[in-house]
Amino acid sequence: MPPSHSDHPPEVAPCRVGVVVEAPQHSGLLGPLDYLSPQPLSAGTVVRVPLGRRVVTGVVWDTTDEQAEPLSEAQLKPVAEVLTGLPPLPAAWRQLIQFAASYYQRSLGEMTLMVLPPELRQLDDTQWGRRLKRLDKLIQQTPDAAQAPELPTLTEQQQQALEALAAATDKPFLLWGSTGSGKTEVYLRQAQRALDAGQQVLMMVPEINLTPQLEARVAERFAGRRIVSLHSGLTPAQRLRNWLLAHTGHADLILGTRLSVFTPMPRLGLIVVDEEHDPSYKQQDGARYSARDLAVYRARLERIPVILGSATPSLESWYNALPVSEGGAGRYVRLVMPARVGDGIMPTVRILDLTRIPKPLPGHSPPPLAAELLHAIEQRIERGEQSLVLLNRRGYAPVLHCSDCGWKSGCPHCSAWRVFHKADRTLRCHHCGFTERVPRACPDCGNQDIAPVGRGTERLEEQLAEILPQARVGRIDADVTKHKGALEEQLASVHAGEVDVLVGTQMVAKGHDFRRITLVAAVNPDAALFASDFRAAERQFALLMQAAGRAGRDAEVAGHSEMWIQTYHPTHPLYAALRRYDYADFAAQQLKEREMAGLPPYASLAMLRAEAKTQEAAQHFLKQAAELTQALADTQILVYPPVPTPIQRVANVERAQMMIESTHRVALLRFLQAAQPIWLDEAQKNRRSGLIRWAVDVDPLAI
DNA sequence: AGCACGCCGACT
DNA sequence: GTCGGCGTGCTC
Repeated sequence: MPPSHSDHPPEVAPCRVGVVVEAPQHSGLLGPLDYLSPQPLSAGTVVRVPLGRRVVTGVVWDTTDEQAEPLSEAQLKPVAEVLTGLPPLPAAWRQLIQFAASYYQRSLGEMTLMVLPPELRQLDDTQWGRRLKRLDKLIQQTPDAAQAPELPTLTEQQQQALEALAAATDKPFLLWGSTGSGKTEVYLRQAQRALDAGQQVLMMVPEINLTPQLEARVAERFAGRRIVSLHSGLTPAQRLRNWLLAHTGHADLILGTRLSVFTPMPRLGLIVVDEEHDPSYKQQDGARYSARDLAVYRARLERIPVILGSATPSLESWYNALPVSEGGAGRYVRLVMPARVGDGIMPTVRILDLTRIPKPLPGHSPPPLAAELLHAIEQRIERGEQSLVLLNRRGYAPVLHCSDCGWKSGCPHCSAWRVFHKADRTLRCHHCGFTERVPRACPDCGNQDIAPVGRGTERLEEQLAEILPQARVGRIDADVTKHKGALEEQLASVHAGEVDVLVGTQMVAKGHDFRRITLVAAVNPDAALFASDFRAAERQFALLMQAAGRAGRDAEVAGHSEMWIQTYHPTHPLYAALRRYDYADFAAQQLKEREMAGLPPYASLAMLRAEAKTQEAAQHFLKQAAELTQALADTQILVYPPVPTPIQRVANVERAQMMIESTHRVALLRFLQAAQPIWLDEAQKNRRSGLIRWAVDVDPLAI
């Protein structure tokens, strides 16, 4: 037994504590740094520590026993201050961060501080105390306990799903339910169970601004509970406040985007990942984590259920949920809800074969929509119904072209065309943002006759307004939405029936309910069929299914609602599966292809990406990186030659990438772990030759 | 990443 | 003679 402290209060030797601080991968500071503290500090405590000339925020980490050469105590600096009143970040949270850092190949410090509210990183203890006082006031006022809302009657399939969810299992659930099958109601009922048991719920959505309806519904259902949202649209102060409410256990339900997967929640009892296939769950810069995958990991760690929900699951999740007897991994429990609530049926799919339509004369551009489709839209207008026309390309025309000298509107800084935006008469590069007024004449030869080539949403809107003079044509895309409140305004006018034909990019296909839309048309969906990116077809199928789900939600109009596909490949298996809304069939096709090609989910991928002043420098680094780590790559690792990225140059930076593949995920991670320090060293040497940045992307979404 | 130190060009 | 350019190197 150690002597009791009260016997010798002073002169206790200061304790050594490991503190994780923000330091990027390439800084070489990977693990916790040692500091001195007069009292022992428990792991998870947030502290301010001196680092170089600065004082930075850090988190006390669990002591790691093995350390190459521990610094002597004389070399250590003391902890500057402790943020008092903030409960330590729990062990499960630290383990989640630790896993994410090692899986996604980032430093522990970067991962840790990236997921803390930015505000927290800047506060010292005095400022912190003020925040806590304000929070206390907020906690005092409990939300008014409204009367229990009326619950909708459950369908049989919803009841079955809920029964399955109640059964004891440690497997994640994949809730596979078609659009409108009532997945949300299942989430809400399951959330109710957790809340009733005194637990907290984490509900994740791809983009919060696209799902205001869900937010409203959650708020209505759980009036009387404290519900907070967590996404990048909040002000720093709101974000800190909501995070704190979650961390201190005062918030019952967190509704958030991908970053919310890292919210510390002491009573967490359920995680829901809605639209789990959505690419926005993967962070696309910095630490490229997948919030969906981390949600699954976190649920296992905390021994709580996780529900992944989608009408068109990612092939990874689908494969995981497919029973072993059907060639899957059998790791998830699959819950199936095929029918739409309220007898709504999915619209009839009409494949419009463009090859049967005569080509336009040379020099004439094809009509925006085939006559047949146009006619169908006209019928809708006459009946006072709405149509949604999808074109996944914003702007007026993707490129301008001079017929005399062949000049095209390329971006001087990127290997991409600048898009013609007619509304403000600009040429805009969608990759680097470079914008210029559109020239009156060809900048190369002075020819007055420079013509738009191809078609974007702006032009489609204009053309449709011309062809359908009786119709009120509206548009929703990122350009319209840029102005604050414009999206809500436009949506409201659609709901009020002030728009007959709505032109939009994929953003309208997500989330919104349009009760009076009875026709959805995909104008140019073929591009995805032959894209080099192996996930393009999967994304396109999901998008078209989701778009189809926008139509005919009301039973009375569902009977005659239609989904039109304009295509030059009418017999393509993707459309064949779409015609029957047969996701399972589509997934089976795709899985077969992936298996033969050795692609996920049958293999694990990582991408080593490099950015440099020249393409040669970028590729040279990758080549060196491959050579130097050749010895580490056993037979299970396959390293492909470096290639330029699909868009080779963005903002005058050349980009290249190198794919690393393995049939064994663990082998791949081991390889990356071992290779990382070697690459770090090599990158240092390449700095002079123009290497700007490099990073590993584990489980890349696009290749 | 910050933020130093450090060694070479045009200015009060 | 200084102010300041950003190359190189370190942070418990």
